[in-house]
Amino acid sequence: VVESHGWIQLMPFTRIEGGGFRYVLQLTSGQVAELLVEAAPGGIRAAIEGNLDAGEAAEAVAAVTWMVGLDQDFAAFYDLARLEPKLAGAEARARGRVLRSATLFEDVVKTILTTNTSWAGTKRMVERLVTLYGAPLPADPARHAFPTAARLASLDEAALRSDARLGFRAPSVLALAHRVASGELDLEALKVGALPTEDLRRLLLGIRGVGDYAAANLLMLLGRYDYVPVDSWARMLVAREWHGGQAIGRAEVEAAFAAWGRYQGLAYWFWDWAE
DNA sequence: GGTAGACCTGGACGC
DNA sequence: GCGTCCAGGTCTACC
Repeated sequence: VVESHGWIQLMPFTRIEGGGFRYVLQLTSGQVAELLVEAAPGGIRAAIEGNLDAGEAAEAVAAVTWMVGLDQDFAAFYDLARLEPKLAGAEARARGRVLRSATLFEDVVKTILTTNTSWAGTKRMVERLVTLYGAPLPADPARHAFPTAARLASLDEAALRSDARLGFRAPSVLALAHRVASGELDLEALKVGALPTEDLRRLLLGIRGVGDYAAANLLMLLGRYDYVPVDSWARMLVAREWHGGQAIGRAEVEAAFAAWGRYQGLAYWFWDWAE
């Protein structure tokens, strides 16, 4: 799960050698504490450093449950995956879960910061946001939580451009922060999973800076796998796998996994690529 | 409904 | 050292 995608490389995540991660978590009370999640026999062990009351502790448990997808069931996907040699190892390796940030707000911002830039650029932009605007960890003030929507909403576009160097993504991040901070958009409510996938997708596409790729990526994080996040990486993988390396477009990527129906995203994500 | 162009930034590359 | 290209896309104007 930790290595399921690049999120582990983005602040405020820190990879733990041997399997696991540290994460600077800001609770709704405002308290900042460090979360430690690591592999343990038969599952995982999670711990948090700090003096938490019962409500805060419950929030931390809910955060861990969400971040590593403990409540997800992939039995139906595994039934199909057993029939496909390229996904034969999915069940044995417990593939399916993808690492999430503590809040959907954080994941939407991070997804916007992956658009039209290199991965190094995404890491740099996230690092600046966290370092400049995230609440410090009391035990180690050099480390910070991801900034809240309210904190980002208090900034202006010029700061996000010149200091965080988000470039043309600055107005998108700022608009999102305003919508979430004002209560107009309750992203965290979307985790519950009550909305039909198409409605969820339309809602995500209504966020400035979120297009087809970003929406599909966020749907994956929300446990909806009906769409493949088609980006240049996906086009490269599918081109090599089925088109002799010749340049292809979105349609070819979508066609490659269309037969997987509501599990297209998972089939794509955990496919055993030839290269 | 489909498609060029513009868009911040910064690293890679060619000269 | 400098110019150009483009990277894990999106939005807008235009047809």
